Amino acid sequence: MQIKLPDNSLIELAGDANGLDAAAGIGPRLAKAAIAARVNGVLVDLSRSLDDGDRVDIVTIDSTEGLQVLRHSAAHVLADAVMQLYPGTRLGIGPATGDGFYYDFQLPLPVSDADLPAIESKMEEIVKEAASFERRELGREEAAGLFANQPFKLELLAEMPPDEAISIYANDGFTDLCRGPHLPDAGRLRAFKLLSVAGAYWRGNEKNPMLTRIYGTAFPTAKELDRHLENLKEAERRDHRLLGKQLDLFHIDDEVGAGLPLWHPKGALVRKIIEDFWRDAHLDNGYEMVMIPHIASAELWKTSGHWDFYRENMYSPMDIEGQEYIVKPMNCPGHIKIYKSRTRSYRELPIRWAELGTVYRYERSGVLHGLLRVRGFTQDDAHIFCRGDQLENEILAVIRFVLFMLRTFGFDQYDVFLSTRPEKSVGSDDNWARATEALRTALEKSELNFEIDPGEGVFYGPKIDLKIRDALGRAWQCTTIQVDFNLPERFDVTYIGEDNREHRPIMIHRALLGSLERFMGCLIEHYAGAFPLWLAPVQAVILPVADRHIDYAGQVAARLRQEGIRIELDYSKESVGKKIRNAEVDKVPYMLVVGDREEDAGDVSVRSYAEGDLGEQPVDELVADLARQVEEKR
RNA sequence: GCCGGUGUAGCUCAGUUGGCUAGAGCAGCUGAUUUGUAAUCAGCAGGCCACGGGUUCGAAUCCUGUCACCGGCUCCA
Repeated sequence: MQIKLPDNSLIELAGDANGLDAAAGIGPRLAKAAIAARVNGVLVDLSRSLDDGDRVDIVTIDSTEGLQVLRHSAAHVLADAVMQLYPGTRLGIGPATGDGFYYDFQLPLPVSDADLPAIESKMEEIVKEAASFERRELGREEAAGLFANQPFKLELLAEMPPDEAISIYANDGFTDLCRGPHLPDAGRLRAFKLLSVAGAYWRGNEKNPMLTRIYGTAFPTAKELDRHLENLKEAERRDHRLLGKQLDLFHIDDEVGAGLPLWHPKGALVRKIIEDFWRDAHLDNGYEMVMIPHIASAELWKTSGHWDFYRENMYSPMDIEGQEYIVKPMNCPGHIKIYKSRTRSYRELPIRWAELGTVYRYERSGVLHGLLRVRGFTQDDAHIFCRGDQLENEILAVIRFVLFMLRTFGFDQYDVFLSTRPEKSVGSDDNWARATEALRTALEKSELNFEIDPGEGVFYGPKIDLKIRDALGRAWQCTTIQVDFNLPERFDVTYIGEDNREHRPIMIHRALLGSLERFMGCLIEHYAGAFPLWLAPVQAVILPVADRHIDYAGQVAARLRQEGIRIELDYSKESVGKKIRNAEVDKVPYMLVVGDREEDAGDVSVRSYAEGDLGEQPVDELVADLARQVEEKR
């Protein structure tokens, strides 16, 4: 028989040939690296027999798909080991993930990280046996019989479409309901490691039982595994919670409360720089600033719908002379009230109102996470009121604006999502459809790659989200752009049109950075704490070699301060080496050493955090250089 | 909120099967040293062992409740 390869060439194979034979037919090295095959577009085992005319693509272990197969097989071996060590375990599911795999179990007793080495050893034993993964297709009844003691598997079985073939994979006496494909045998699993154990609801639903999830990862070689583990360690060092402490930027205090960060002088200074830039950029982009109070009468939240649709995230009302007031979880109703303070003409639109608005939301204790998930935070919020014919342009302008902002802070990688109508929501189907379409069109025109996030919209409208990844690769939603037909209706927001009649404006909610807290958390990790010059709280530290240089150091400091450079003078009685070390640890962009030589020449010796010793330089030259870098936001 | 883990000095961590006055390094303070590109030396001070309740002759250590934190899940900017 003949099969067709991806380059459209044909090769001749024996009549009973399988994927491995095909790989061998192409070349012995490919046969060695092969672990699965894609036959007519479907990923299958190498052992699957081929038919005449099949299009065959050999999947190797180092490809993305190959890694998935490898890790999925690792999950099976993990399940095998756990079943042997903890008889009576019930199996959930065990897929490959982006950088590893996991398997969910209902165990007869609690398992912790401390048990992972034992499970790993058992896995090693299984791998040593190198038993092959045997696929078998079987009938529904037989499968149900086989998994009679596995209620979760039965549940999955019952929900499989009637026309779908049911397959199981057996390896080393362990059998799992599985679509496959798998490695030819478990011996191919050469480098794996179990990483952590965590709870996970069965099928991701908190009404279901909590299973124990064991996470691990696997790579083709030990070297690649080691590199991955090294990367994880490096990521831990970039953790903003660690750096926030080390660099004295912020802390979260038990007695103040969970999820309520306190900004120290240096953190507050970085934040101030970001905020100044943000305000200037907004004024440049046609926004005006507004400000609203932090609490508002419960009536406002009833009108807005938050009282009904957002209550679980709002703090309890407080009683003020018999009236209920609520700490704001969002800024929109306040901005709407400013809009409604007088009659608006169509000529005024679009109105763009921005505010660094602090909001408070109740977050369940388990979700709090450093600065990335807190209970009180400042959104870089704005609301745009516009006519229908202006909507698309406004959204496009916001997208352009946000890309400019993120790029300025060094972010050029983010995931873009279009989130559609959630279950709990308000507004007509028609409005939701129009709003969703407007966002989609704008995304397409901006040529951004995006994914649909079904049901993830806010209760009043669909949204575009941009997510930034933290040091550990976890995605955090920062930017959000939301179209809202609903709040203008609830508040009866209007403008007078050309026709002298009342019309309903459309509202766009948008936050570019998301919240200052989350954004700064991401920023700290992005720069690993070493802020670029324009953002660094201390831009340069002056290090006199000996006490007799303090006067000159003071003159240099005064000169730099005059130019707006943020300077510290280290006149501690330490050695130069120690002063440099301290500045390095604080990740100060520039260290300026001044001794006899510099004093005589009117110079400074420049050492940069990024590049090390740069040699002597006249002070004026340095000032010009620093000023240019700050100007260019580097 | 749920599952598992953790909580000792400002920070990073020791602290044996429950048993002397709970230790170290860094940071801090004092003194000496005046230093040339990642740690000069010495001394001093610093602890309600997260918090509450219990077991015990005796608890940092064992049990229990609360709080916080860490990894996930669910939820979100």
